[in-house]
Amino acid sequence: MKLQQLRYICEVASNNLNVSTAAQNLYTSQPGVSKQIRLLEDELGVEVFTRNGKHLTQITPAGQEILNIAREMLRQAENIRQVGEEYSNPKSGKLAIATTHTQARYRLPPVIDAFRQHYPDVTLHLQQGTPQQIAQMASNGTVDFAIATEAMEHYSNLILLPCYRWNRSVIVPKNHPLTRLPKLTLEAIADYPLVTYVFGFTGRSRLDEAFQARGLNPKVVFTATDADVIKTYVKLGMGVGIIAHMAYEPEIDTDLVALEAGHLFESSTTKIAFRKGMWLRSFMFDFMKDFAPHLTRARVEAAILADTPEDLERVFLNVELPVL
Amino acid sequence: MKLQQLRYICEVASNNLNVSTAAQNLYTSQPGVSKQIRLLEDELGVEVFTRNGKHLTQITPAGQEILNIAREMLRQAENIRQVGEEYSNPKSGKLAIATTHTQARYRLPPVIDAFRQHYPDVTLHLQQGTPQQIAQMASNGTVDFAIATEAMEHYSNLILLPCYRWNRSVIVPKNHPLTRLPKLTLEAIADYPLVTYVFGFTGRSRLDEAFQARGLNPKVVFTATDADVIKTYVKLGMGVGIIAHMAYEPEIDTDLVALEAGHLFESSTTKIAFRKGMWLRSFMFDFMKDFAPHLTRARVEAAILADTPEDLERVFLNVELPVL
DNA sequence: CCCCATTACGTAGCACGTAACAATG
DNA sequence: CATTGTTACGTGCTACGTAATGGGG
Repeated sequence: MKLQQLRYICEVASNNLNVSTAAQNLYTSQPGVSKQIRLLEDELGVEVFTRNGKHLTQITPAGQEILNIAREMLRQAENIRQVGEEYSNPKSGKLAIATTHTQARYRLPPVIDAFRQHYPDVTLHLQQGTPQQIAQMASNGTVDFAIATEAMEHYSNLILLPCYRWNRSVIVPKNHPLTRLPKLTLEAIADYPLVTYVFGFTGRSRLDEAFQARGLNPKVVFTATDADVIKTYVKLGMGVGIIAHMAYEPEIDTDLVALEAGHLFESSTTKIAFRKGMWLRSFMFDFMKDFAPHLTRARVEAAILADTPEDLERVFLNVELPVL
Repeated sequence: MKLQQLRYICEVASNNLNVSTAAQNLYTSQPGVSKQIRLLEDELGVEVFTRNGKHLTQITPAGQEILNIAREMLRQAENIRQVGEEYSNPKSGKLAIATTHTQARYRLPPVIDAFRQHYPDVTLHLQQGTPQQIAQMASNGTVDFAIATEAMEHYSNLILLPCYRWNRSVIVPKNHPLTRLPKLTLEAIADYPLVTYVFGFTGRSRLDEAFQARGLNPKVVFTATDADVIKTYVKLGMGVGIIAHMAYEPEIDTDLVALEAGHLFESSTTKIAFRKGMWLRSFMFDFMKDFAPHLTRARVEAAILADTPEDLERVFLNVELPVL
């Protein structure tokens, strides 16, 4: 059994059992892959794939179990490489982060700026996507970190760490009637057409819950995945915007007014996530600390060791999450 | 990076950094091992071992981390081989069990007999040792299963499953004064010199606890690790024996009388243990079921998935453990 | 008829063994 | 001086690439 053979079967499995494309992705020849798979199967005494004539048609039950273990082994091989990098080249490497527009645009810039000061030789890769895609990418190892507010709980192989809490602001053009209210209410907002996030993005569900709890059914006339677009349409007078507070920039959004709405909605918590069993470079610990100062190396390591939600909670017991 | 290289560094690490003996254990040449280790270190960019001139003197911090991961990978490689065996040769294989004399001599024979009927082609290896040694062997992979009553809780990488509860009998020669008592008491026993297990064996601590709780301090004149020896010395009139109930055999021990002592001592629970992450052959599941019928495959798998003691308890919630 | 996996075969690289060498205690 | 790790070197295996073959859809 060789690591390469394991890599081959994994690649074939993740390419719809197409040996040719797998070989291409592995930068090697197709017959070579074919043969090594055969050799592995001979050594183990079981077929990993069932063949129909000359085609691989499916994964055998034994093959499925083997693939699961093999994937785990390859991840650990990667961990060993990371250890080597860490000790030979502590200040350089690669950091891939998947996140949503809101984080990438409003929260991450200063963090990444600070991080790059410390680690100029770490190449950064920022991927954007839906919360589901983001969690998926962290889960399957496409990226090191996922940063999002939603959807990450559903991936059991991710470790989730709370970073900060935040709430919404209502944004309206200057001189909008809402600006003249002594105190903003959900009822008042619901009188106007709304412009806000698409469902599944940036805590949108919290928003719906709040209105529903009061029996309100506001008219949402436009949704987008990011606040930039929402602000643009609010400026056009399409309606009242509800966006994450941090997405309002007073110096830039001079033609808009932000009305604090933290008392109207349940606050949301943004989390950072990474794959269980992943070996973390020290610059990764430092990135987390830059992003959320309470995420010290000690706390993160404690959270990794925690295997129940209660243990995890205990780690962050006396931590006051920043509120934005 | 090759699996062999990982095997090499692991073997060197577990042979006091002696490359020559490691090479012998690996059935290969010493220079080959040396070279492959060098190649691995070159590839990773870190030294796994520090060298003092021509001797390996210690493991570097990076090396320690690499070794931990490498050992895990080798275990998984073994798991893959097991999957192969399972599907190609479901009825044959190897089962290594470590246990104490009490289990091996009195409890296991019928179980193993039944097991061999089902699996004549599974070679069985029974190792005896102290509870500590037994747990250690399961923990480091020398054996598949450990069966014992003590000491296994201290190994965090073992999964422990309760098998049955048992208690003690007091054994005395025929016509001993204790046989004439209407009801056996600790006080009555404490009047005589005792012959029983060595501390750390077969629930000896429970025994001491019981006497201590009543302020008694009986004179233990002889201890042994197994009941056969204890019985022999009781027959010689050296004192009153206290052994596991199951170790008294009426047909054989005709010159001894066993007095039920379940009301005097807290009962003990015998457990079976195996390494976390170990891939279990189906005959292993069957062995457990033969040994303790409530250990069905479903329950064992549930117990494996449980990662808190509470989860584990939940698995065996409505299970009535057999009492021997 | 195209696509794709397997078989056949040649080659280059590399793992491994033997032998010589060096360093340590 | 004995033990042990490294360097040097030769060889045989094998992984891999190219080319040819054969099955399926």
